[in-house]
Amino acid sequence: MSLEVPAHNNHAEKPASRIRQKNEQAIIQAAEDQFARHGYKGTSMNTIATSAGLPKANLHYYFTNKLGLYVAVLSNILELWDSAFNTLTADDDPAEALTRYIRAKMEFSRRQPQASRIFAMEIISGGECLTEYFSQDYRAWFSGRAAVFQAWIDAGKMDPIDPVHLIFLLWGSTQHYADFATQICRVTGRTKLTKNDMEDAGTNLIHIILKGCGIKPPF
Amino acid sequence: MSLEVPAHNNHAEKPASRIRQKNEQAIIQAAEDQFARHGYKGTSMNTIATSAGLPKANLHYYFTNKLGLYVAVLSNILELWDSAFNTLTADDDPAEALTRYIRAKMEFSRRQPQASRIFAMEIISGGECLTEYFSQDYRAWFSGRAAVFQAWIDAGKMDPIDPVHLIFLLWGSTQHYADFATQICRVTGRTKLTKNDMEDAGTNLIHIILKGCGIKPPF
DNA sequence: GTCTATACACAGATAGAC
DNA sequence: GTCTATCTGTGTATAGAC
Repeated sequence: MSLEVPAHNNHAEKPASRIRQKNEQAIIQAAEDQFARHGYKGTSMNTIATSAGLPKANLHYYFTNKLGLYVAVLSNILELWDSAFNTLTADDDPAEALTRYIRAKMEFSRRQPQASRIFAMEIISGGECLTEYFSQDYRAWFSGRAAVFQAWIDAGKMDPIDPVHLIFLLWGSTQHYADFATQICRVTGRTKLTKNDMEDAGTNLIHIILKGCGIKPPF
Repeated sequence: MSLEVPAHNNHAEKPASRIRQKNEQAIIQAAEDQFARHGYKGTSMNTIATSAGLPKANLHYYFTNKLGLYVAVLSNILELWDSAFNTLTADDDPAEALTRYIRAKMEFSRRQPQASRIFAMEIISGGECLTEYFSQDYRAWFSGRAAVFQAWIDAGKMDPIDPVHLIFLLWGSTQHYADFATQICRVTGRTKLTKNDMEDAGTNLIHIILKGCGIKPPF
């Protein structure tokens, strides 16, 4: 479920020096920023280097090449994503669990919008860098997640919604607030989405989706 | 509400020759394909030219530069988008009108996924090419659309959902099936989304959103 | 480990023959 | 209107001094 990060200079004995760790992190952070703003092709190694406060050649020292750096960034992102979804179980109360999940996803959209955007652009343009991520393992994991909703349905706790489409609705509606923030701001006359805006959005989603699935809120 | 298309060789008297019209269309079509697959920066004029069956220099004859061509493509796309949303009115029956709208958006996601993807990538990367599109006019238009939902709420036809967030839910959930088709296919083991898949998805969305908004379906 | 200098490929754009 | 040849900038990547 995680991608290979080709850090070609990892001499097996040493556990990565402090200076290496610090630089790698700075580079990845800068790269995340730039990739999110300009896409893979639109970002130059030079820009990343400047933004990280390092000379360009150093990037090539830490990461074999541009693609390697990009994959490292993606990998860093994906670790964050899966965790939230894994907390749902068949034994949970649907209202409580879904509310918690939607809140978590909205919080993620608020705090890590760049991560969401890089992932979105990668998928939109074919997602070839994620081929190994969408492996057999991932399909199995996804089925397992869908099974939780099916269990709720079988237990009569919610309407017989196709779990797969419900997942896409959850993903699409929450990520929209990260990926399309620019449009949302322009259209509503805001300059940025505040914490309050995001909470309101979350509350709305929770209302519509829970009620739409025939789940009675506990409050 | 529409963008300027800088076709610098439009001598005011002539209404664009047949050959010009044909070539421009071929170029725009090829450009749409390439921009959707590789983004703005990732697409080269050369690739577009080859894909359109013309020498590279011809593109520069018809469109001042790469950005001009890109804006022409975007403009072409946006004309399609607004029309569907304009059909909703305060007098409509919410169930019928929303059902029709969701079906229309899903049909658009199915038939013009590239258009949706270009728009998405443009927005994600800041949407600077759409600055004039998101003008005062557009904000007014958007408010007008939101007012339709508010009218339904005031008439007691649906729950007091924030109309603005409802619109984002409608946009996000339907466009997700165009923009993230790659992920959906990989995760569900499909090679492409069929007409049936898209209809199922639409049916699900209609169920959840209508019920979630407290709208009684007429069927 | 770090960074300057540079090789090499390809991009966008244009000049000018046809 | 069309297309070949070419200019110029920028990008990735690396060689090699420190």
